[in-house]
Amino acid sequence: MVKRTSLKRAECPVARSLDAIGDWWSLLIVRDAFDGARRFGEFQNSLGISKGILTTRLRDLVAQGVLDTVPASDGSAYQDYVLTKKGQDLFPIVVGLRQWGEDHCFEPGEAHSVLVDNETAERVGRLEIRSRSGRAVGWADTTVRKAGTPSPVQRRSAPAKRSRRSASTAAGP
Amino acid sequence: MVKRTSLKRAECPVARSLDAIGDWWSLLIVRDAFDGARRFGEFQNSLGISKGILTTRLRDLVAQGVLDTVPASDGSAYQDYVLTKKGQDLFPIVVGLRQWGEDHCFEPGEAHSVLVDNETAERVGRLEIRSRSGRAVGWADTTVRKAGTPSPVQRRSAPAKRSRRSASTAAGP
DNA sequence: CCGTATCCATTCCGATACTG
DNA sequence: CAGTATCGGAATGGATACGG
Repeated sequence: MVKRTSLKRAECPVARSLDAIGDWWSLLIVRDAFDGARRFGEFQNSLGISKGILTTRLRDLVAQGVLDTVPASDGSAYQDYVLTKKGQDLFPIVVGLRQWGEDHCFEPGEAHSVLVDNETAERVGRLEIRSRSGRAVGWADTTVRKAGTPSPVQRRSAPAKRSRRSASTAAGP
Repeated sequence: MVKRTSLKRAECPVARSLDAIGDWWSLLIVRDAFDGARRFGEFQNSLGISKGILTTRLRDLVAQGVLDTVPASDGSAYQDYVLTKKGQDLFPIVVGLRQWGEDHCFEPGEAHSVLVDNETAERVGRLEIRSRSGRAVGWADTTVRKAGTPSPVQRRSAPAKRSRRSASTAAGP
């Protein structure tokens, strides 16, 4: 039994978080959920993930309490996957990953997509972490896109491709 | 070849970040680096990871530019692994994971360790994300522990300690 | 003490076919 | 469209033995 050591009972909160959402796909699914995705097919399409994996990932996320399933939305007999409060609280992490990626994982001038959170994009233009004293200790400068912006991908050189539906009222209270 | 799809060339910064540091161990290693770990054995000990895996993870992280190797430190003929600027910029993400874990992955009153960043602990007592307008949009309340605190684990309900002292021996350039 | 190398079980993931 | 079932290849990770 060489089973991968579980971190579920780790005393370190970082380890527990990683145990919950630290796998290859979970945060990408959450990202897409922030982007307004709700349907199985939306996730599958956006991620290029196989159905089987997506099914288990979705189920895990629901079991973790990050996502919840709601009966309908467009009347079809299926389910929508929406972020719970717990899932929405991942927002800072997703933003952090985005900003770190922007800062350190792209060549200067290389094209990349921009922030896709529908709910927050319109009120947040720049994110930073401050200490109690008011001094910034974290990052700064975030590029954000407002919900419903036609081009989902902002290019500096290449053409865009990913299509998107209108944002409207995505996941959220 | 059914190789797992690489996200290295993804246009989404979140995906690229995950590709770089989104695996099972990387962020845990980075966390320990923030905690002051520098030596191979320190990481291995803290993580309970096998040597082989640790070797490759360390090498990957160095290749990614997250860690760097420096010749000595205590005179031994080995190497120390230290965070680069790129690695240090992961701090907000590690803190975010920590806070999310504290908020959502522990039972009320359950014991957990506290923040372990040596360099920042003394100046940061509470982290939050604010929008440009000044309104907080992210989390709040972080418990921090300064370097050298004997007990690494602290009750969640315990009062947050805001002590300060010199950084001393930690990993400080 | 620091790593490398090998073996092997487990898990992950993509492809595909199938049901409703 | 939304999932389930299955297969096979690849990567992961633990244990251990080995060399610097």
